Amino acid sequence: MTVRRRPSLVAAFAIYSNMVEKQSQQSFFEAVYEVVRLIPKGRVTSYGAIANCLGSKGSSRMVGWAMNASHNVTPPVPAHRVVNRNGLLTGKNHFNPPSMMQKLLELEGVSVKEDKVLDFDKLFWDPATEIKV
DNA sequence: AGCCTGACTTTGT
DNA sequence: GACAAAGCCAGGC
Repeated sequence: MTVRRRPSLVAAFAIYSNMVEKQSQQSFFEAVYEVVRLIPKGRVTSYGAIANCLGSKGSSRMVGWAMNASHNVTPPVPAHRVVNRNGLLTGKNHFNPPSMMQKLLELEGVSVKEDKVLDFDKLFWDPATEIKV
């Protein structure tokens, strides 16, 4: 039987605030991941649309940053379904090999030509309008 | 602490 | 339509 020592209030507060900070950051990332997971197979969306849907309008770069960190998360995040607002596969260089992004899209029935999604406006899936809150 | 860099987007020239 | 600039904000150095 070990005796647990109670941490000092100062230490406890430090730990707590650290946790809160971490969690809020994590929840933003998690929220992004969850939205991305909701993208139907064969559809695509844009970084800005996700940011907009999460309320952080204008922080589309952060969505890209979240994708950057999405490689080792479970369940998996279909990051290849996220392209920029012109349907361009701007994130392909972060896959290995870079051709994997296009490959994954084509396996899902999305045609890609010269790093661009064909019929992008038809395949575009807007989380803000598709997700009922 | 401060400056630089982006898997972005919008706006102005 | 191309190009520049500016918001955006977490991380790296």
